[in-house]
Amino acid sequence: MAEESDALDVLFSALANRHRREIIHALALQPHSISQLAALRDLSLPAIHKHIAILEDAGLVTRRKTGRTTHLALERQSLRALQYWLSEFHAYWGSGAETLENYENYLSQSPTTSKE
Amino acid sequence: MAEESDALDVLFSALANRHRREIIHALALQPHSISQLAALRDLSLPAIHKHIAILEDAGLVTRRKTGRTTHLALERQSLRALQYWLSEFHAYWGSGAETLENYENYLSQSPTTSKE
DNA sequence: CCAATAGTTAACTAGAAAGTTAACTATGGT
DNA sequence: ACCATAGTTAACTTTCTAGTTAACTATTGG
Repeated sequence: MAEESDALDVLFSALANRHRREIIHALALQPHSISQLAALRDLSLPAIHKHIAILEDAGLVTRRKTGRTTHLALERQSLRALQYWLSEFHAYWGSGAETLENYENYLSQSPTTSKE
Repeated sequence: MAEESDALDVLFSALANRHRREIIHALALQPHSISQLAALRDLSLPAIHKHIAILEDAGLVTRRKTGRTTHLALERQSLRALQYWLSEFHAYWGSGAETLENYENYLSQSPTTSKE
């Protein structure tokens, strides 16, 4: 439970960066090597290397070394965790039940505001 | 495009924190005041206040002050941006076309054991 | 073997994030 | 008017993040 929460921390922070999202987009089309990814954006190789480590840590990317080049691929399953988290809110998306308008309307009906 | 990317940065990093996700969960059920949210977790009021500012900044939460209490509600639309981002990958989720296995097969390499 | 390529590691910097305590403002009830 | 409640702001600490350059290891090919 706390671990799951931790995993989401790691997953969300991995995605909270433009470079990393772009890497993910590139990998969604086809695996790339680290140098190929570095060539696509204006970052040093060590910087890319760190981003990839973060993506790998979040389970978003898999690496496999073949000779001297490392091939990276998107780990699609990891995005399912995100989808799953998001799906918890689907039930509310259409309802509007939890808007401030409705809530204040509800509050004005009861004489005393309850705490906790 | 850069702005959209920025918005995603802000959105993802807002979600990359257990406390903030819990706040969001609480607000999905019903609006809460800041003190109510603080009571639910082991954090000082200023800490909660900062989290809420971050959630608000990301467009995830709306606040409305009524007298001396502030009511917060989930802004469901903001989660749609996340859903939208995620949906870009849906096409790949079943395919496996971009896995390392297929790629290396294409490169005529022999597969090795994959990591956890 | 030697040189080029691919990636890794180390050491460092600047700035953001997450929390704290203490002090402050604003509102509501009696 | 007074005091408790609700929230805000300030100042500060600690830790994490994202990048840099420089130096290193490992692999390929002539």
